[in-house]
Amino acid sequence: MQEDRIPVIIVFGPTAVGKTAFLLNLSKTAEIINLDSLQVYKYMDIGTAKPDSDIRERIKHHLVDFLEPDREFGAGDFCAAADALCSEIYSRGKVPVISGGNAFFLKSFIYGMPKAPKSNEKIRAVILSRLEKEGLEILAEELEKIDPDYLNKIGKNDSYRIARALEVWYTSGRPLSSYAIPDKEREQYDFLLIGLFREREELYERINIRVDAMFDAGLYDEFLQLRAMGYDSASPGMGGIGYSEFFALDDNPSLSVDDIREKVKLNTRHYAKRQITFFRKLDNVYWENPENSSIILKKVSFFLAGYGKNL
RNA sequence: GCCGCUGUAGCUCAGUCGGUAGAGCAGAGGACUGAAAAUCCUCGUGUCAAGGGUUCAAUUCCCUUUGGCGGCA
Repeated sequence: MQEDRIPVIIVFGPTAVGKTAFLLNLSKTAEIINLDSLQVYKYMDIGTAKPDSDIRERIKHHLVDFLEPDREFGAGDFCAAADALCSEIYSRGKVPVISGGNAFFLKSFIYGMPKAPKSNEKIRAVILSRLEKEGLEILAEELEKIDPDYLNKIGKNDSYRIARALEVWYTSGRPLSSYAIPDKEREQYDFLLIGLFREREELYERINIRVDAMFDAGLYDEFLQLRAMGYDSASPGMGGIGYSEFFALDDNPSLSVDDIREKVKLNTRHYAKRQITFFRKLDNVYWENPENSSIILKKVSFFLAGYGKNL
């Protein structure tokens, strides 16, 4: 509550908890900065549960529906874009509201990115091709020599992180663990963290219902359309849940679209679980069931009163 | 009706040459330093269908009942 800090409201929670519906309670004073990693992509509307045009007309949304599905949009991209947007929105007298379910982006934004070099696509491509040719064990052994502490921390099977650690080594000549992880909230912001939750059983039920609705709304056609546009399994957007599963139809003809539907439900439930695990670690979170929107709004009002604003 | 197979963890099944059992999936918990809707780690007690018999001991062998599947009629 200092004048040189920007108040930022962050509404987060697992997929299908009801974030978008909650945002409808806010007025036009709020502007939403999307915190979902796949809603950034164009042409991917149904499977990402992208807020529809009605909602986006009522409240301004940023970082939604602007990127080609073959482009990457990582945590660093999100933080840079969100930083610019928060300043810009607040300077116009509006209130920035970050909303979505990407816990890694959220953590990165709150604490700031580590100083380690950003991902280098060329070097990563070399490492990934080595991974394919030489195998994970060889790369793990290599990392063992470079950064044994880190390898020990992540384990020898975590191909994703082993590749990243080697990438950092080859771009900077420093082991990844030599870069500190920020552990304090960034001071240019005054955060109000609102965590939305529901009972697990209810959340899973909502996920199942939502995936059914997505298929009924033509998710498979949307996928086919994206393919026809030339996007394949290597496109970052197509790695998302609700899209990647369809590729299995190619090499397993015995699978039906209904099988894919069940697989999407399962993967979505698993994802929600991982999100919840990550969210639980965050500090200073005001947890509330989205059904209790009036209580949440009171909390928001109290927070914004210090800045002479309201939603 | 007869014959054969079968009934083991929420699901699919393995197994015990008789000493009360274990995998995959589901589920739960966790990690997560610029690709994170990604990637990775940990967790398995259940009247072994029911009743009876043999035995020091039965989920395992035998009998009966019962559910399922297949075949013959």
